[in-house]
Amino acid sequence: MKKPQPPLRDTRTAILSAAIDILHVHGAGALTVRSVATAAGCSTTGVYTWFGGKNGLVEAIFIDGFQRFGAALDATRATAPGDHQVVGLAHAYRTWALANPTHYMVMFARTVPDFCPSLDALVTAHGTFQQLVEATAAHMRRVGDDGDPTEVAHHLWAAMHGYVSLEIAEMDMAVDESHRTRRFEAGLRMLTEGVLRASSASAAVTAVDVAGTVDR
Amino acid sequence: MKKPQPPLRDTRTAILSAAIDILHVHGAGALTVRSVATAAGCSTTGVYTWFGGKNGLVEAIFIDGFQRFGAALDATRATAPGDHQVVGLAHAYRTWALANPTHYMVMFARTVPDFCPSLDALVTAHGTFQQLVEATAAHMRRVGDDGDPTEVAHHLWAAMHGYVSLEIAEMDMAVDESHRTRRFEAGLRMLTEGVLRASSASAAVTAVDVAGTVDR
DNA sequence: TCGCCGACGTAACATTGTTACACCGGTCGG
DNA sequence: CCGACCGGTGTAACAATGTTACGTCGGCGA
Repeated sequence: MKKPQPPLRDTRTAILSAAIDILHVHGAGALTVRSVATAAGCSTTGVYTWFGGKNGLVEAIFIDGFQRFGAALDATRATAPGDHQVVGLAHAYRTWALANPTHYMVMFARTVPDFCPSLDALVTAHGTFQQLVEATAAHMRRVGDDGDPTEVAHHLWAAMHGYVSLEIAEMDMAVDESHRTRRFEAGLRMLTEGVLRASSASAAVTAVDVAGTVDR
Repeated sequence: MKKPQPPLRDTRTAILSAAIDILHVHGAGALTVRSVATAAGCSTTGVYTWFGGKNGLVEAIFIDGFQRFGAALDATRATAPGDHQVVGLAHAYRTWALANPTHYMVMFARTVPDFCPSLDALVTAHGTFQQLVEATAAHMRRVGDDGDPTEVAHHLWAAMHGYVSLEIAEMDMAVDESHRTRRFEAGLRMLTEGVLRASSASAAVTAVDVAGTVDR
C-alpha cells in the first residue's frame, strides 16, 4: 500500500498553499482563480470543487491566517516570562503582522471586495483573540485588578491594530523603521501602564474609574 | 451669456460624485468603471479622459475623502470648547468614519486592489493629520507638556484608527452599538489621561518618561 | 457487470479594465 | 473666410477574470 491516507485532499491543500503564496508574494490583487489554479497544478475547476468559488478560497485563507497568527502568539506565550506575557504578545502581534502584511489585511481590512467571513470563520478569529484575553486576565490577576479582562484585552487589541494597520498601509508619517518600532513600544508602554492598572495608587484610581465605566 | 463659467469640468465632478455615491451605497466591490460612467450619464471613456483610468478615479476619491474628513474635523474644532478639542475631534473622527465606512476603508485600508496613493494624495492626507497635531499641540501647551505633539498625535490617531477600523470590519466582538460607543469613550478617556499628560503629578511623571523615550 | 458519484479538464459566457478609432465642435493661423 | 488642429465624446473591440455547463475518467457498491 503506497497510500496510507488517500491523497484525496491533496489538491485542496495545494490550492490553498498556492493561494497563500501568491497572496504573500504578489498581493491580493494578483489572487485570481486562474493564477492559483496554475500555481497549484490544476484547472480552475479545482477551486470550485474544493472551495466553492473565490469567496470560499478567501475564507479558507482567512481561517488559515488566524490559525497561523494564533500559533505564533501561542509560541510567544509559551516562552515569554509570565511578567511580560502581554508585552511579548504585543511584540509577536506586530512582528507577525509586518511579516505577513497582505494576509493580515485580508483578515482585518477586507482587502478582497465582496468577501464577508462566515460565522465559522469569525469563530476562529474569536478563538485567536481569546489568547490575548487569557494573557490579559493572567496579568490582571497577578496585579490584583478585578476589571473585565475581555474589555481590557479589546483596548489592547484596538491599539495594536491601530499602530500595525497604519504602518502596513504606509499611512504613518514615520521617518524610518526604527522610528516606527520606538513609537509602537512607547505606545505599548503607555498601554501597559494605563490600561493594565499599574502598581502605583494613582494609576489604580484611573483604572478603577475606567473599569466602572466599561462595566456599566 | 448663459455660461458664466464654461461647464467644462462638469462631467468630471459628475463622474466623481457618482463614484462616491456608488462607493457609499454599494461598496467598493460595485465601483466599476461602467457603473460609474452610466450613473454619471457618460461613457466609460469619460473616466479615462478625466482621471486616466480607474486608479486615477480611486485616487480622486481618496483625496476627496480626506478633504471631507478634514472639513468635518475642522467644523468640530471651530465649535468645540478649547478644553476638550481633542476629545471632540476624536468623536468627530469616529462619527465620520462610521458614517462613511467604505470611503474610510478606501482611504486607510487599501480596499481597492493595486491602488497606491500618489505623493500628491499622501500630502493631502498628511494635511488632514496636521489638524490633529495642532489640536494636540494646543492642548499640550495649555497643560504645560513640552513633548513632541506630532508623536503624541500619532498615538491618538493610531488608537482611534484601531477602534474605528475594527468596528467597521465587524471584528470587535461587541454586543451592540452602545457597547462600542462606551468602549471607545473609555479608551479615549484613558488616552487623554495617559498620552496627554494629566494635571496630576504622578501622571506627569509617566508622560515625561514616555516623552523621553519617544524623543530619543 | 452495470450504474453512480466524485474529481477533473475544456470550453464557453458575462463582467470588467483598457485601448483604438471615428466624430464633433470650437479655436487659431493663414 | 477657411482649413487644420485639438480636446471631449461615444462605439466597439480586446484581454483578463469569476463562473458555469458539459464531457471524461476512475473507483465503488448493488
